[in-house]
Formats: sequence, structure tokens, C-alpha cells
Amino acid sequence: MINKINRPTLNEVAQRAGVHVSTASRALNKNTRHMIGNSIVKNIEKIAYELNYKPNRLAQALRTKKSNGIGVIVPDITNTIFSSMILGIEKGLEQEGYVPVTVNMSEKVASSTSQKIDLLQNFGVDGFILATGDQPQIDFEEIVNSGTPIVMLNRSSVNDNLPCILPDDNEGIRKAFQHLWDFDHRNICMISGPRNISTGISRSKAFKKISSELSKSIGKFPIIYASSYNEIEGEKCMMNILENYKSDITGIILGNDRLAIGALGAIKKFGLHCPDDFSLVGFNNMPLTGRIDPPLTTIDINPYDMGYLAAKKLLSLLSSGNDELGKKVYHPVKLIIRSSTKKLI
Amino acid sequence: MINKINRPTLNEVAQRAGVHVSTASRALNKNTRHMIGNSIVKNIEKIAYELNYKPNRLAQALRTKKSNGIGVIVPDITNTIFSSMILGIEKGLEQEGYVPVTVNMSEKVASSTSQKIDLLQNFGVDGFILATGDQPQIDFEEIVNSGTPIVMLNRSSVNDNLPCILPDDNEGIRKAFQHLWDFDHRNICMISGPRNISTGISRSKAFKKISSELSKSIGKFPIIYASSYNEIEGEKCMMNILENYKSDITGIILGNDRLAIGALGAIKKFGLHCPDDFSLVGFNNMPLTGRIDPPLTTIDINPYDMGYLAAKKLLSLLSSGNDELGKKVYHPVKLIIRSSTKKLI
DNA sequence: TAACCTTTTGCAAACGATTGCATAATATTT
DNA sequence: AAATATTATGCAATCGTTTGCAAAAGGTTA
Repeated sequence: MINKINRPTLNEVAQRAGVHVSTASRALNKNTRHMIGNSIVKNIEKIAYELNYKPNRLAQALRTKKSNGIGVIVPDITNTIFSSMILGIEKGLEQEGYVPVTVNMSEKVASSTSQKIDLLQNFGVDGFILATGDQPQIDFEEIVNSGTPIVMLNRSSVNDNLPCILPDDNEGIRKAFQHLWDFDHRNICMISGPRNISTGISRSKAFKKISSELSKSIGKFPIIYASSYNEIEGEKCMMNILENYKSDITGIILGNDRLAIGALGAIKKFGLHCPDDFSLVGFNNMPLTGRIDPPLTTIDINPYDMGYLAAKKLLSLLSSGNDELGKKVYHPVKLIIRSSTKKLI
Repeated sequence: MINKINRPTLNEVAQRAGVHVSTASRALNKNTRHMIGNSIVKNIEKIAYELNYKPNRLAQALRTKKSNGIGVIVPDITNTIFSSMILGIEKGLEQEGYVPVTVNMSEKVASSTSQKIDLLQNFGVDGFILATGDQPQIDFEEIVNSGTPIVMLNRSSVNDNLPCILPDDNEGIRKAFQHLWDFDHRNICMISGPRNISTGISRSKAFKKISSELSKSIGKFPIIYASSYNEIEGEKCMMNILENYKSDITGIILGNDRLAIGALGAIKKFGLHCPDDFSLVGFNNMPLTGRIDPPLTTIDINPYDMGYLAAKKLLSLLSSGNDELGKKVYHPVKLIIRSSTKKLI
């Protein structure tokens, strides 16, 4: 019923130029242009331009098995961390003519991730960037089981056989911890993200490692695990601390900023004050964290750059097949000191 | 060099079943299944399942000129308003097997929007949802100039010949205004979004209309235009008010929440207080606006629902060709009263 | 001038599905 | 039983590109 636009085809261009379609194809393609006589190339180019000819990517993809599309899977597009990553990916891909095709995992679980991968494969994507947040034990390489290259973003692969771009959680937690330590805090606790999410695991692990290194047995360093990465959980966990550890704890490192925002709420509700009573350090440096009360000290992970890097890594995999950038890249993080931390008096 | 997975083709399925590929095609297609003998259909289905056959969408799209992809263009994916819309779109499309292919406009301008449209058309998308933020005078219908249906989201079309889903800006501003009025504010000003963005235009227009209706010449109702929708501009505009209108103005309606957050910063810097000295009403109900200091009174536009609606509208256009839902849909908005507004003493 | 390269172009087969048309097989009517 | 209608299947073209191979045209060498 709805008839689509009749974009000019290569055939039409060829006919106007009085040549065979294959000649036109070669003339318009950088790698085969040299096979065709110079004046003919010029003529075909002129006609293609006049007709505003654009190759049909579907037909190209079908023939060449190369779609110039990259499948991107993120857990939640409304989380600015991930949307910034997508922006970086888009930027990184566009120079080579690739386009990200993004799908969202929102509420669904493991089984559905492979469905999404399936869907994207049916669209003929040339590669994947997976920033899924779920259990690290799923082996995506097996799911894709083909030569289609994969880059993991913001999470590591199950048996380290896929390249990945990760925030340097270890350094981030170290900087957060050191910052509190420098402010004379000795009883520092962590409200960590869930144990079934890769960053939840790595950040709490880093906390354990660094606290044991730095403390030399002075101080207490409990970890409380939130069951998900949101404000409500942050508030709940902070309540727990206020009720059980109140007398000791003065410094708190949060698994991400959303937990920190929730914790801030709990402190306020309890009639206490940040940073006077508690110093808090978040993670991620989400937008607006500098605008809340108090402006949050946090770890900046630069998700845009991470996305950009992931794109570049994937492109290098696509062109060369081998990955010059190394398997695992820990992306540097920065401590952003604002007003939620204070020197202990 | 990289060899893609050999997904089973329809031909393979057909061969195993001992039938011709066309028979297999018809057997697997709902609309043609009745043409094929029952036992053969069963057998083909069984084999297709065993081989995990999935049709190659590229080939399908090439043949049928229907890709099941919907092109979505948004101005900024990192803005939660738009990412929520995308989520809604995704949800709305998925029941019919359509998938959104989203591209971002970020820094680029008009000329580039048509480039993106071009790109998406080369991917063979069946329809467009355009949530671009730029000048309303661009006629997208002309750019697409074909039967490909378009739905505008969050902005209206140049000559009202495209269906669109818009937040009910008029109602939103009315509710904001009425709320301040009920709190005895009589000198109410607006810090509006830029004049070259559709919501900037419609919201300031609504403010003018409602202020003149409601005031009966009591009070002052100036409008200040921000040059873009961000915190820095909000701060700048608020500074302007603090310096020039300080003595009169007590209520302020902001073009969006980001402007409101900036304004809040300016008030603090000036040593004044919200809501004691100024009552502020934002627009959009962005995440976290309930967590800042003070929690922001704002207008909720429910971008997820808007995206969902846009998807449904597009689907109805695709299937029937005519748009039962009406050309222009104003999506209802809600006043969310928090703590940035206060009764004038 | 014959023999042999090079360079330039066209032919036709792919890629993996869909679909109008023809035909074979079966069922129904007369 | 013949004629006709119905149902089930196969054939082959098609969508718009790309690409291996063949062939033609022109140039060089002996």
C-alpha cells in the first residue's frame, strides 16, 4: 500500500552512462576504480552525483556479508553512564562509516540477552559491543559462536577471552579511599553494588584489597551490599549503617552515585549532616551530582571516552582481525573533590 | 578475513525437508501457510526449529522492501527525556516485531539531520520517528519525499501535515502558573528555553497567554529567554533577574528542569533562598529533580508514554496508511508539587 | 605480422529470501 | 468416465549490489 521512494539504483546510473552496471559499481568503489577508464569514471561519478545516487546498504550487505552496522547492547539507556557510552561509540564508529544499532535490556534477564544478540545478527551486524550489566558468568562468545567480533564494555568477559574496556575500578576505589584517609578517616565502609553485577564485584574487591593494604589493622572496613544500583537501595543501606555502625563509621564509599544520593537522603532523614557527620564518595560522576546538596565528591569514569575506545577497538578487530590494543583495557578514572567529604576534626 | 557464522538458510531447511525453497518459505509464513499441506508444514517447522533457522532480515528486506526497522532521530540521547522516549518507542514497537534504529544529532545542525535521514533510508527503515530539537521550519516530509511515514515526537511539523505527539505545554504552563497563583504569587516571570527550539516557542507562548488570562492586569510577567537548555544558562538568566527584578518577582516558571537547577545555583550564590525568597517551577520532571535541594516542583511530561504512543501511531500508519489517532496529540502533563514552591506570606 | 601482455569492459552468477505463474495431483461435479 | 474445480507444490524471476571470469581492445615485443 505504502510505496517507498524510488531511489535511483546503480543500474539507472549505469544506463545513463551507457555502461554495464558492473562497470558503474567498480567506478564508484575506491578499490576497483583503477580498473576503469578515467573519463568513464568521471562520467559515472557525475551522473551518480546528479541523481543523488546512494548505494542500497541492504543489497550491499546481502552480497558482501558486511552491513556496516554494529550491534550495541546496554542494560539501561536512560542511565546517562550508558547513553554517554553510546555517544562515544557513535563518534568512534562514524569515521569509518559504521553505525551503531542499539538495543536496550531494561527489565529482561539473561535469556533475553541472547535473543537480542540473535535479533541483531539477523540484521547482519558486523560486530558487537556489549555493555550488559548482568551476571558475568554468561559466555557471550559462545552465544555468538562465529567470527563476529565482540568487545565488552564496562564489564569483563567470563574467561577473559574477549577484549574489554573497563573503568579502572581498582584505581577509583584506591583514590576514594586515599582521599578519605588523607582526611583522617579511619573507619571507612563501603556500600557496594550487587554481587551479581560486574562492577559490584570488582569495586568491592578493590575495596577489600586497598583497605587491607592501607590500614595496617587500624580501623574498621565493613562492606554492605545493595541489591540494586538505585537511590532506594542506597537509602536502605545507609539506614542500616546509621542504626548499627553509627558510633564508628565516618567515611563511606558508594558503589555508584545513585547509591550515594540515596544515602544522602537517609542521613538527612536521620537529622544528621553530610559532610559534618559523614563523608561520602560516589562513583561515576553522573550529571547533576555537582548540583545536589551537598555537591558530591565522586570518581569520574568518562563513559564517553570508554565508548569511543570500545568502538575503535572493535574497528581494529574488524579490519585486522588481531587486536593491537591488548585484551583488557583499564580506563583511567579521576577523583572529583566536591563538598560531600571533609577533614575529620 | 573474518568469516561470519553460517546461519542455516531457508534453502538448507527446504533441502532437509525434501521440498523446494519456495514451499519452505510459504510453510514458515503465517499468511501463506494454508497453501501447503499440513504434514509438510509440520515437518518444515520441526526442521527449522532444530536447525535454529532465523530468516535473514537483509534478504527479506531487499525482496519485500520492508525492513522492520524504524529510524529514530533524537537531539541528545544523554538527556533522560529522550532516552525515556526511546525506551517507550522500543516497547511500543517490539510487539509488532519492529526495532528502532536510533541515531543521535548531538552537536550537528539542520543539514546533518537530512544526512541522518538519508543514512537511515539506505538502511531501508520503514518509518521515522523524529524528535529533533532544531528549528521548526525544516520540512521533513519534503526531505523524506516518499511514502515512508513519519511521526514527530516532542515537536510539531512545519505545516502541520505530519502527525505529532507533543507534551501539552499549554496545560503544563497553566498548571505551573495556577499553582504559583494559588500560592498568592502575583509577580511571576518565566525563564524560557530558546526561541529556535519548538518547546521554547510553545511554552513561552503558553506563558504569555495564560498570564494575560489570569492576571487581569494585576502583576508583572516578564519573559527571559535562555540561549540553550542547560544549567549555565539557567544560572545566567537568574542572575539577570536577581539584579534587575529582585524587588518584584517572587515566582518563576522555568522552560525546563535544567534551567531550574541553574537558577537554584544562582539564588544560593546570591545568599538568597528557595522557596523562602523565590518559588520555582521546573518542567519535565527529570530524574533526580526530587533529590536536589530543594526538591523541585515541576511538570511531569512522561516521555516514556509519549514514545510509546509515537510508536503505536507509526505502526498504525504503517498498517493502515491512515492515521486513526488524529494528526496532533497533546499528551497530558502533571504538576508535581515538591518543595521549591511556597505560599507567599 | 604474429605472438603476447595489459588494460578496460561486459557477462552472469551469486547473496537469501518472496511471489506470480504454471503444473501436477487430487477432489468434485455432471 | 469425462470435464471441471480445487489444492498443493515447483519453477524462475526478482530485489540491488558485488565479483570471478571471459573477452575485446589496444600496446609491445620479436
